[in-house]
Amino acid sequence: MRIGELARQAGVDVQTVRYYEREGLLDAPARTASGYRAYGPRHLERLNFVRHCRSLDMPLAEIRRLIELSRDTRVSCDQVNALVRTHLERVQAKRKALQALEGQLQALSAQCESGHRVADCGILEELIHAAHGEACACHPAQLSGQSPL
Amino acid sequence: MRIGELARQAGVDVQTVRYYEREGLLDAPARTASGYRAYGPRHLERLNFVRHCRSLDMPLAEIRRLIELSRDTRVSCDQVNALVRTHLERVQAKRKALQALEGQLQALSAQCESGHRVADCGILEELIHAAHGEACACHPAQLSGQSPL
DNA sequence: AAAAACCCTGTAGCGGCTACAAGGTCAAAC
DNA sequence: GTTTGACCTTGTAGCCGCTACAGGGTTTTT
Repeated sequence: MRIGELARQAGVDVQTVRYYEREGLLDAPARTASGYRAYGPRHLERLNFVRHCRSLDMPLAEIRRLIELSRDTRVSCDQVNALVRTHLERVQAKRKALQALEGQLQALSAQCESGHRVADCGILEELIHAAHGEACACHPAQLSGQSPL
Repeated sequence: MRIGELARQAGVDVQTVRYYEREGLLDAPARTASGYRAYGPRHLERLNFVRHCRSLDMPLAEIRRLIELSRDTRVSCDQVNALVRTHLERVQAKRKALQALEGQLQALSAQCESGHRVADCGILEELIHAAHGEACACHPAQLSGQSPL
């Protein structure tokens, strides 16, 4: 199987396959006489594995680590689980941050009344207030009323 | 005020200030005889405005647009609001995606029982099953099943 | 007068691709 | 046979929002 076929089967771009090879996530395949990459079914499996991990938003470095771990049968499953849980915590933290952001943007948008000119825009007013370090609807007084930065 | 003082007041890195100038978010300031940037209070206000928008995770291009809009007093506030709401929708979409991810990673982690060797690791099994296109705990039945989104 | 702290420009790196350029190879249509 | 077109190769650069260097010059402090 050549690179185009492999990429099609895994649903990725040909460039991405080469990129993964460079990054050590895919073993370098055999080459034909003319230098074309020749892949077998194991390569497709590996590529699907990588893509599955990517769909879980794991960084390539962690996927590489996972591949390493899975090669050494003496390794405890706990290490794999720790990696997954660490990643889960990252995702959770990011989700919570976005949730807070959502509230802030909603509060900001609520400042705006239709039909105004920007000179009277509640949003811009709010955003510019921040330039003076004041509390605002989107970043309401954190605890001691200090600047959000 | 020189660049270091400006950066300190806004709580950003000196490099970031220069970067914003290059990117057209901060006006180029006057220079001293020896070529040092000399900032006034307006620059600090602008920089705080940019940082505030960044704390709302707005891309620089949108902040630039916001600055443009705010300069033209004939512009309707609706344009500002539309920009904010579009950004809000992006944030919402991303948050929902992360929420789904969280569930998937939790399901995956639950596959793992402590003390196993990787050879018997539920997580790796799951991830590798994906390589055969099978349904798995973390990505349950895509076709007919309930989307976690 | 030396040392430390500051400033300047330019360049490169991060992650995870994506796109382009300039060429080589191979199959099928004419 | 040849010419198109689809495929393949390598190398390079771009995206975003910084951050970090390198290699110099200036100002302030000791």
